[in-house]
Amino acid sequence: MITMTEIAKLTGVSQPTVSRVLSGNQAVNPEVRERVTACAREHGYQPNVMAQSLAGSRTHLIGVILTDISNAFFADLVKYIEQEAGKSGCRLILFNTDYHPECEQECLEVVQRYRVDGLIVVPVQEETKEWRDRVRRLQIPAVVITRQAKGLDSVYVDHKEAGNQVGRHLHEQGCESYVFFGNMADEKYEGFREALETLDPANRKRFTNIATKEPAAVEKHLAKHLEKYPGRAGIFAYNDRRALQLFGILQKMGIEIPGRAALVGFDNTYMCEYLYPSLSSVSQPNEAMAAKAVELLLHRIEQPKEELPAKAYPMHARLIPRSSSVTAL
Amino acid sequence: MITMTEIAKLTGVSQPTVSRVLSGNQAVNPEVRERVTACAREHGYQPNVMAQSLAGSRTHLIGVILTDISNAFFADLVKYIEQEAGKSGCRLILFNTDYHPECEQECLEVVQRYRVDGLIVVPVQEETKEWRDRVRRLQIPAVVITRQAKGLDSVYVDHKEAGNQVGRHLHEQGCESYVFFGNMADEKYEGFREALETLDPANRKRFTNIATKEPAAVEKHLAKHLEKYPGRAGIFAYNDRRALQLFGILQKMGIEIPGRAALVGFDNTYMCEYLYPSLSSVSQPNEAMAAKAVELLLHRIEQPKEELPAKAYPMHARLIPRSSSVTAL
DNA sequence: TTGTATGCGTTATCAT
DNA sequence: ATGATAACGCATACAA
Repeated sequence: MITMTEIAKLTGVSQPTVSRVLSGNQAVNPEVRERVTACAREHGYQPNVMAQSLAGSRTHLIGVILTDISNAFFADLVKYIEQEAGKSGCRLILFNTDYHPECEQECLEVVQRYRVDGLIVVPVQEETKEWRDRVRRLQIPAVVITRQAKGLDSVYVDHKEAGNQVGRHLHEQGCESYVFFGNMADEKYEGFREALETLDPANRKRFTNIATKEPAAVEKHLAKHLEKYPGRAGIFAYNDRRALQLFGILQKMGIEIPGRAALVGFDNTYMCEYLYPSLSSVSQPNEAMAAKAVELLLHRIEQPKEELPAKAYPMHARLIPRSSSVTAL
Repeated sequence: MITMTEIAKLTGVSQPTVSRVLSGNQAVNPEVRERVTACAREHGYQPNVMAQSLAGSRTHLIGVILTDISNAFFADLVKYIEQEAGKSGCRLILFNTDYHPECEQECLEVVQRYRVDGLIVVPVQEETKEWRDRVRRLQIPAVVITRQAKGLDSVYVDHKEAGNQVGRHLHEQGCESYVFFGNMADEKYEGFREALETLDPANRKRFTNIATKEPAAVEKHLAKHLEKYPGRAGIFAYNDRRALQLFGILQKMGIEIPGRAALVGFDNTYMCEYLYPSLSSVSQPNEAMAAKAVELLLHRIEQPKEELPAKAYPMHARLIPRSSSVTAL
C-alpha cells in the first residue's frame, strides 16, 4: 500500500505537499495537484487511518457494545446505527457482551485502547450509579440505547406508555380478563396494569402474571386462567418471541384466537404478518432511535467542551393491531 | 489518557523501558517493573492501538462486510465471529452493504484505510472473476463466508446436499407430490429435485415451483397444486421466514399439517419449536462456520508468505425433523 | 538491564 | 505555494 512519502518521491514534491493535495482543502499549484492526484489514483492510494488518528485527533470509530447481536431487535438497531454513522464517515467497532458484566468491562477497556470517538451501549445490567461513573470516567462521549440511564445520554422506548396502549386496546376489544407474560419488573407490565385498573378497578383481580418460559408450566397457568375467567382473555407478551410461543400453545390447546383469547406481542417482527391469524404487536421506532443515538453522540463528539447535562430521550412505540386481537378484522 | 512517555517521566525511567515492562516479555529489573506497573495501573493506562499498529504491523482489526446484519442468520454468524476473533485478540469493524454493490466497493476501500489484518465477506453478488480479482488486489487476507468463491478461501453450507436430505426425508414421509418455494437458481432446489427424481423418476412431473412471495399468488399456486395432487404434498421453503408465511397460508386455507401437506423450512430459527405444529427445518452450523472462517483467516494472517492456494470449505447442514413433516411425532 | 535513536504515516506549524 | 521540521504513541535495533 503506497504512502504519501512514496507518492512524494514519485512526483518530485515533498510529503506535506502531497498531504495538502490529498486533503484537498489547501492551496496548491494546479499543475502539482494534477500530478499528485494522478499518481495517487494510479497506485490506489488509501490514507492510513491509524496514522491520521495518531497525528490528528479523531479515529472516526464508534464503539458499539451490546448484549446480544443475534437478537433480531438489536441486529436491526445495529443496521441503522451503521447506516447513520456512515453518513458522517464513522465506522463501527462491534462488541457482544452476551450479557456478561465482566465481558462488558473488558469491552470498555478495549474501546479505550482504540481511542474510539464515541460509544453506544446496551448495558448488561440495570444501570447502577457505580456503572455510570465507570463509563463517565472513560472520558468518552457515550449514549445508552434501549434503556434509560440517568447521568448519561439515553435513548429508549417508553415501555410504560406502550404497556398502556396495549391495556387500552385489549379493553376496547372487550376482554374480560388479562394475562401478562413476562417479568413484573418490566415497565410494560406497570403500564399495562395501570391502564387496565384505570379503566376498571375490578380488572385488578382478573389478572394473571406468567413469568416462566417452560412450555408445560405456561400451558398449565393458561389453562387455569381460562378456566377461571370464561370471557375473552387479553394476553400481552413482552416480546414477539414469547408471543409466538403462546400462539403455539394456544393452538395446541384448541383455544380460538382472537375469540377466546386476544394476543398482543412486542417488537413487531416480520413474523407478525405471516402468522394466521396475524399477530398484533407493538412497533418500536428502531430507525429513529438509532438516528437519535448517533445524532446525540456526534453532537457530544463535536462539542466536547460543552458540559451539557445528560439527557434522556424516551421515544414512543406504536401498537399495530392485527387479527390476533381484533375481531372485526 | 496517560501515555508511556508520561509514565516514564513519573517513574524516572525511559519510555522504551516502560514499553518493555508493559509488553511483559522482556527482561527488566523486578523493582523497576513493579514501579512502572503500579504507576500504569494507578493511572489506568491503556495502550494506544493506533500507535501500536503504526509502529508494529498488525491492527488486530478484522473487517466484516455483509449484506444484511438485520437478517437473523447473519446476525448469528456475526455473534460467533466476534466471539472467535476475540479469543485471538481481534476486534470487528462492521459494514452492512444492504445488497448494494457500490456500497460494498466503498467498504473494501474503507477496510484498506483501516489497514485491517483480514476480511470476512458475504458478497453482494454471485462472485464474478472480476470481483474476486478486485478483492485479491487488496492484498488483504480474506475469507468469503456463506457462498463458494473460487480463487478465495470460502466457508459455506453445501446447499445441494441439504436439499437432498430434505427430498429424501419428505419422500420417506410418504409424500406423493412436491413443492419448492424459492428461486430455481438455488442449489437447494437442485439437490431437492435430484433426490426426488433419483428416488422415483415419476416425481419429475409431480412437482411445482413457486417463486413469488406475494401472498395471494402463493395461495393460488398452492391451491392449484393441491387440487391436482390428492396425496400428501411435501413442501420445502428456502428459509424459515418463507416457511412461516406458507404455514400461515396453509392454516388459512384449512390444510392440515402434516397430514395433507408436510412442510420443511431452512435455518432452524428459534421459531421452529414454538410453532404448532413445530416446524421441521434445516440447521446450518453457524458456530462452526464462523469458527472455521476465523481460523482460516488467522492462519492466512500469520503465514502471509505461504502462498496457499485458495480453498473451499463446504460444511454440512442437518435436517431437524419436527411435527410439520413427521406424522409419527 | 537500560537508555538512545529511529521509524511507522500522518497532520500541523513553521519558515521560505 | 512549498519545503523543513516536529509531533502523535509506540516498537525496535543498537549501544552502553
